[in-house]
Amino acid sequence: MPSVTVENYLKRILLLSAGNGGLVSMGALAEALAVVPGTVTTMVKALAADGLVVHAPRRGVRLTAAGRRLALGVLRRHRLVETFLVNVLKMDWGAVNAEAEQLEHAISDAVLDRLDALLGHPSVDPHGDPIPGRQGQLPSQVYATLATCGLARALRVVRVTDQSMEFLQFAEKHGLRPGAAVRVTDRHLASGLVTLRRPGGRPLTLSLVAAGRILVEPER
Amino acid sequence: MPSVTVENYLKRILLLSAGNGGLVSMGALAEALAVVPGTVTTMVKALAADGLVVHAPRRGVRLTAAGRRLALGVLRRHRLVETFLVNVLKMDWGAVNAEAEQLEHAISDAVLDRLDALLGHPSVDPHGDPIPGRQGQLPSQVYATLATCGLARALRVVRVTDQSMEFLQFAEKHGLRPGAAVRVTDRHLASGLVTLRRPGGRPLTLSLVAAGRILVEPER
DNA sequence: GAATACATTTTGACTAGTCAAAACAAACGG
DNA sequence: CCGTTTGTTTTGACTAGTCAAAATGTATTC
Repeated sequence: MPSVTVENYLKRILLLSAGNGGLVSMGALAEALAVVPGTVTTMVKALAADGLVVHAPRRGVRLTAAGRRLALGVLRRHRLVETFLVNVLKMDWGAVNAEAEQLEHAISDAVLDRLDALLGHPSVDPHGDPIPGRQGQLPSQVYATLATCGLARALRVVRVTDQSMEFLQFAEKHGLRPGAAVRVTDRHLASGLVTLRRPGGRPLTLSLVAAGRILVEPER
Repeated sequence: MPSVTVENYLKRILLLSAGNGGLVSMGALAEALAVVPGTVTTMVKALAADGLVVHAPRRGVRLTAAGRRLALGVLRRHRLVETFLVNVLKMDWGAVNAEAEQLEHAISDAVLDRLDALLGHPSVDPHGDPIPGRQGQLPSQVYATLATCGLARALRVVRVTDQSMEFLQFAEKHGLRPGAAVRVTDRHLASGLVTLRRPGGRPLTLSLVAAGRILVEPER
């Protein structure tokens, strides 16, 4: 049974490896885990010895099949718990991430299955993030973001890929939760600003970086 | 924030201190925690240094007010989680103890409050054990057991004070769950046997020890 | 009251995970 | 090409929790 620490490392590597060729730098991992870089090096070598990752010294780390399977399990627990906290316990959208961070390590498969059934086998969590299946299948779809989508198109928010409480509350406040209709009216690369409009709402300006964290799909 | 280990020690001390004058022996604690006695001595000294217990060397250990408050918190989490697992997730009566053992350390006050409300602020868990209140108030009532009650009286099971899966499954199988009607027809001290009868059920014989783990109150 | 039994405590050692700080490698700028 | 910057690895040390086994009290028995 992997320790809480191992589960956290694997989950982080999985989350950070989206984008690059699956290779995660020691620095990024240390940052995300709130740990000193040297610790990560030590720990990653231990994970590699257990066959959960491959470590390319001074280049980065990548999950093995076994490591990925474990990481997807943690992610599944995390996202199902989040869904439960929001849908059943009616907890605050922004606060559930921290709660799930704890519970994801304490929940057994038996409990998880019941929870999954109770929630109606959801495929995405309240932030719109996909929930891995029991065998680790991940409906990996490529979405545009508010930073990359076409202008003036009718769009729908599908996902918010930033778990920080400030960002989630900001998004919530302006109605940018999964399912919300939105339209980008202007994008100015030099100043790094994106302006959007929600039907019935005031125009909203945010940075390109923030816009890049909101995934969208064409309306209908 | 107390560690998982500290929480487990405190909870065990609380559970074992019922009966004796609150004084728990190192041996009993080691046994209950599945740890070697020397480890308990070391750990108890650390707990004492933190003001959570008082350690009377070679005599035993007792909770301080602070330790008791913490322990009751853990117990509250444990029993509310059990109630949730049985009442909402419809999990097996005998299996929930092990699950709750993990979850009790991962659940925050915020989540617990919602859970408590969802369950309708229950005062006992599925085994009939009382659930401590938010401020640690424990409805401490003295019950008779099947080993001590009067003969031929109409009784009702209120609580099963043995968390082992075998015992719980045995009790379940013979309808001895909280609320069940029962009557002791015979008790033979020499052989250590108790015979009972459930309305509409066959007579059942069990040992005095086992009978002592089933708390009852007079019918009506 | 001495001898024995039993529980408890002490001692030394080990594992998992972490940090601080020194040593190192690779890339980059001039 | 050489020096500097930047990220990575190594080293040594520390904490929490644990065990095995020896040492020590305390009780019990005769």
